[in-house]
Amino acid sequence: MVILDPESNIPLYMQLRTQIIESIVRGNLSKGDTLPSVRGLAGDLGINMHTVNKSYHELEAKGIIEIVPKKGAVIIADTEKGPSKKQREDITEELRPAVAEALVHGMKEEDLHQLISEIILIVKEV
Amino acid sequence: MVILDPESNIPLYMQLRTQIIESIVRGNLSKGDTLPSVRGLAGDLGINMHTVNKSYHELEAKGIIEIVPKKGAVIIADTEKGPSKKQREDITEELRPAVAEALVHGMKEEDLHQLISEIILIVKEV
DNA sequence: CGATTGTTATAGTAAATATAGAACAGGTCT
DNA sequence: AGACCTGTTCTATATTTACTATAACAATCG
Repeated sequence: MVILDPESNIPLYMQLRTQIIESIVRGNLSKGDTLPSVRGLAGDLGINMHTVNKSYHELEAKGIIEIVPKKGAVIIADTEKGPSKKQREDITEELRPAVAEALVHGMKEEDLHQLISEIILIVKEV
Repeated sequence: MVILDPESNIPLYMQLRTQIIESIVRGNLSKGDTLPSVRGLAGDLGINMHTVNKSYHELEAKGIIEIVPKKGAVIIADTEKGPSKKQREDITEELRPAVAEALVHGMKEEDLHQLISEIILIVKEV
């Protein structure tokens, strides 16, 4: 279930790719599953085909799905294997500004570990 | 020391505000210190005054500095006190997409804690 | 065959990003 | 007092990004 907020300052294609990632984490989508067609999903969400296409290509760049021309987008992310070196570096750069912001407000290492644990529960919707 | 990359896909004002935050975390800038004037820093960095101004206002919105009209921008972030509720929520939303990405690639809670610890060392430039 | 697939191309609008220059009023400093 | 610097505000413009809208193509699938 994907819900987009057109009023958000976060671009639609980012909202979509994040929600697809979280769906995989929760197990609503699994390795080997095929994502809806770009046209179909765009229609359901009331957005343009190209916006969905952009999300899919970002997911492909992150190594989460594989897009097979004329066929579909298949989930290849292995939620058991662990990230590649590049994937780990990308995640590091994504986390860095927020970690710095946490530190500047006085959060300690243990506080951040606690916050990460909370976020994991939120993403998994436990 | 601030270094901006005009070729980066990260906007200049974001690069600047992140680097100022990290400077505070490292102790290069401390509570009570005054940031350079928007004109002065813009000149040093070879960018426009309004771009620096935007960074400063984002830092003010995050509660890291206080801008006193006609005087200057003073650092008010307390690196000992701990974040306010809103600040903690903002940090949570900033971390969430990257945490989801880590999970989808199979990182476990302990792996993320380890990564966060590494990032803390990077930010502090130990 | 007919429908659907991802891809590509073109086009347009709107917003975000960045620059530029000018002017204002309130501080600072000599 | 006068000169200077401060952040603020305004207008203006160029570029890039985000999003939508159509259309067409070739390949897959039932």
